[in-house]
Amino acid sequence: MSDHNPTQKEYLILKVLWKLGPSTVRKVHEELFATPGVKKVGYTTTLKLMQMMHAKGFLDRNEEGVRHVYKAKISEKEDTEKILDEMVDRRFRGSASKLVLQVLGKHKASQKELDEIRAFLDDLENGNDVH
Amino acid sequence: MSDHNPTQKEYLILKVLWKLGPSTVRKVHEELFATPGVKKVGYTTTLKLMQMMHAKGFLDRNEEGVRHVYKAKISEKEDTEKILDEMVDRRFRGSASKLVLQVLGKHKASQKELDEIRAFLDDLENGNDVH
DNA sequence: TTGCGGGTACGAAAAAAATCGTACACTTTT
DNA sequence: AAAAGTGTACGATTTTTTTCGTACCCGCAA
Repeated sequence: MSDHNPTQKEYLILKVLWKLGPSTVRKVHEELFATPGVKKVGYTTTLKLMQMMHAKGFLDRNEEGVRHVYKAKISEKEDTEKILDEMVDRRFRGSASKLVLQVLGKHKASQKELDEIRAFLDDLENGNDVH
Repeated sequence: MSDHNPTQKEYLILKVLWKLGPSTVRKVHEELFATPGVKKVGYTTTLKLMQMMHAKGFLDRNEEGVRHVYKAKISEKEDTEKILDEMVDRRFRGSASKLVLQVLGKHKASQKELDEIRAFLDDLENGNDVH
């Protein structure tokens, strides 16, 4: 029953909702096509998909007036954290620093960003609780 | 034909191959059950799955003698990089440092690890080509 | 040679995911 | 008040993914 993993298409919808914020089906449907590489489907297909996601508990919905406004129940931040946690644990054997090195090695960061990271490291060493 | 995204179950197999290295179907099949949270299926199911992955180009195979030995065509490292790239681009708007802060904030890193990161930052600032 | 104990190949069934057609409800316009 | 426009609900179909049964191959021990 409660399979807490969205399918591929369901995931696409979540991404759209994260981007747009709470939206009607039509909004989501249109944004979906704006998204490059997404095959065009009928409106009712998107509708049904979102209804099913609501039934599964992935989406909240808020029916003021006629239109329903859907909202992702899990935030992008939470989802991102989940993925990163899994990644640190399974792929970097629990070592966050390995992941950090890999990311920094590949993506150029500005001086300002590097400074931010340093400051953050300082805080960590001083045992400050940095949210 | 060439959909370059493995399905859920296919992904499970990739993970096993990454863990074990090149393996026979039987090995993969057995490891799959050792993996917690994976439903038991028949041997031929795993076999077929891997044959299909071979057909799709996800796996190489090496048939010396009777048994086939399968090998993931994409490495775990490459896959990890792909995921992290996507994540930095889409979820952190291209800012690697934001991702870094999030990861470090959540996962405790040892002093040694923190030092490594600092050293790495120094190298970056000096424009050295690291590794 | 015969009969196991492994293995692969592959068609087809079962299950899950994605798509759509159609019915019907409510406003707004004419 | 009828028509047009926009919406939800939902059964049914199509497509994709997952699963398995069965046929067949090969080496080896009895």
